[in-house]
Amino acid sequence: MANMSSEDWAFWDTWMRAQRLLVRELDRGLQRDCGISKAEFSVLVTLRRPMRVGELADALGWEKSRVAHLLTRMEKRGLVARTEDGAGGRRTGIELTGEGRRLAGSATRVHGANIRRHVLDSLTPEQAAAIRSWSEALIARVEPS
Amino acid sequence: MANMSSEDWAFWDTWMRAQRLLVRELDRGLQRDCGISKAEFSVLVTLRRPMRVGELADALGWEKSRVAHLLTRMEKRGLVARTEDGAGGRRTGIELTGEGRRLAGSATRVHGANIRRHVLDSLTPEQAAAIRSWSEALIARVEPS
DNA sequence: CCCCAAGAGTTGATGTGTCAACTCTAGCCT
DNA sequence: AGGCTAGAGTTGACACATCAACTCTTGGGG
Repeated sequence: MANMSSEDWAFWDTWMRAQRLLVRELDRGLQRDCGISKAEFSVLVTLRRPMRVGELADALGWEKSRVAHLLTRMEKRGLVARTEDGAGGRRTGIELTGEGRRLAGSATRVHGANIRRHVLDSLTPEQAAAIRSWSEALIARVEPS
Repeated sequence: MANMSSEDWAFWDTWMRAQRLLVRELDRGLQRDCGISKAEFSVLVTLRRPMRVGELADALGWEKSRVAHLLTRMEKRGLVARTEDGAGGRRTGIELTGEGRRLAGSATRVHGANIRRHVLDSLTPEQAAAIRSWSEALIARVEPS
């Protein structure tokens, strides 16, 4: 296996740099316009109906503890509510509040517009196709599920 | 400005998913084989000669406070050393220790091999070209310096 | 029936990044 | 000289992710 050439490193650095800038821009937009983080946005759009915490964690592909911590913070801010899950009285159900539902809608519009502006509008169809095929190949290789 | 279609969202989700998986793989490799994080790796390879903290922060494109916190942790582990900066006796200089220099070398080899294996070897020339041109365009647009 | 093992969720410790507030030094202005 | 301000660096508070340890409930065996 050949070592990395300096062109290889330059390519890699440029790519990762662009990635960081993009993520930073989008995060700031979401924070500035909606007051939420990207993780919170993911929860809001995934939690379209009441579900169990574990179900939400699976849908997001995150660890349970990450979800639990985040839900605690979001519950404190009134975006989600833990509910009695029937059997046994443990509060294992989770659902959006009215406020959460409202935010989910506006955040989707705002974030979508930002993605379109920062990314989609500046991609040629060939670039988009190349990126899509690379992404799918990597996911298939790393996550053979 | 048109809204995001569901194909747009699917494209975006796939891309970000691949990106997260890739970063996670590389981070784990660096942690497992060298015991350092990606941020620490960046410091080790950037700090080839003694410099001021601010100079290091500029070279990395990071905030000063992030660098200060990270240096504190790395100093505690013996990878870098703060030095008297001459004038005034404040310790504003920073340099690698012998241990840090040794780690920088081996980590560069290990990390480079991982990048080649996970990324470069699985990119077609068209994909690489598309990613490079997109990255350069985004950097130029967001960071017009 | 009682105990206990498995599953679901939570919690605490630690590492990390960001923002704002702070300290220290040096240089300038009067 | 005395004081003010700008720049450099640090620190503290908080948000977040991960890991391991913990609690609570349920559903079996004995």
